[in-house]
Amino acid sequence: MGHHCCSKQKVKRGLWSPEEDEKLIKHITTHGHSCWSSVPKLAGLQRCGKSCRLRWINYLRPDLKRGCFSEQEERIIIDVHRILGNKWAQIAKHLPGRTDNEVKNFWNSCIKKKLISQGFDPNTHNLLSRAAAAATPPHRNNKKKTNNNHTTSSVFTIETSLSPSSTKELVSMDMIKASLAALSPFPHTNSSTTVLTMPQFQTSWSHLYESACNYYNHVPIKTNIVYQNHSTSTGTFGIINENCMWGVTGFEPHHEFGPSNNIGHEEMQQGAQVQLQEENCLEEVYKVNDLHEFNKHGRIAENVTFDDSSDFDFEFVDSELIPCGIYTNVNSIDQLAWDC
DNA sequence: AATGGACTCAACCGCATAGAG
DNA sequence: GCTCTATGCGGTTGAGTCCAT
Repeated sequence: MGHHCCSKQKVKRGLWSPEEDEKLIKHITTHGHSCWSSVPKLAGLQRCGKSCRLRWINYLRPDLKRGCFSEQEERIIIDVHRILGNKWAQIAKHLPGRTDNEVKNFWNSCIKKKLISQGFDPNTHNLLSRAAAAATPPHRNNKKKTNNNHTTSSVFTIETSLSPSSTKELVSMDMIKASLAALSPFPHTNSSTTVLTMPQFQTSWSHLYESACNYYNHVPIKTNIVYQNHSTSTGTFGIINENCMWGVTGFEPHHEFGPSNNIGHEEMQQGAQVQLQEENCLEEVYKVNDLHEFNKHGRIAENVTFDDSSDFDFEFVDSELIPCGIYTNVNSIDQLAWDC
């Protein structure tokens, strides 16, 4: 079955020969491609215009960058994909010299599997259940190339990020501080790191989250919990500031949290896009770095590490955090140069 | 060395959309 | 407003290659 443009005439299909490439390059460099449907005839090719266009765009274009994707390119793909989904052409616009086809293939053959092996759902970028993550075999190339930093244990470093910038916010911050203070003492392993079991994580999270939610409708607060496992990537759990997200989109705000008030993935993406475009919103990503310092100076700055090799409850995270309007990311989304 | 499964990536397919008539 | 055509895009396919057994 061919497309409309191919069905009328006998056209060659399959791989392009060097001779065909040469004809196409010669034609386009001298005459351009104002009308792709006329290119085959003018170039003397037994191909359909669509095939010529694809061959030129994906392979013959002189400005194409060849070779492996860099780590930076990989990170850009992941970051933009988190926001746009499978919009390969849009993603490719962020990568000069790369085509949508190339990005798509790279995603499907490498990134997707890498994310799954790290416990992320490549479609939503949220955490997979442990069963789903375990069901995915490691990527062949990863097996071969990586100096396996991943262990079966999940040690998560949690960093809560908050910082008040107004009296009103300080009030709510006090409430959050109080909740955090109530969690102590944490079982410390050293001065800057706290190791928590999964139940402790659940307890501490619910306290913090409850406080944040209680004041969420009144104060623009964004809470980040940064986690880091044994791999090199760092991710974020965060409560999206709906005052910011929904206030400019016209969507109905979701002021109540919980599984019954899920924010749809698409809405989340649109909201996240708007959020990225709003400088003010970005400034509302507050940083609190030390739980202990928080108690002393009203700022938090402690890494809370969850050393729970056998019990890290992905399903808890998935079921309790994600549906409540929490997003996750692998690297700093704020670094994304947004130019849409 | 042979073989079969896994993987890559160029190319195709089909749908959506824009624009011309 | 309708139809037709060209173009763009995302999903899928399959030939070639790699690698473990």
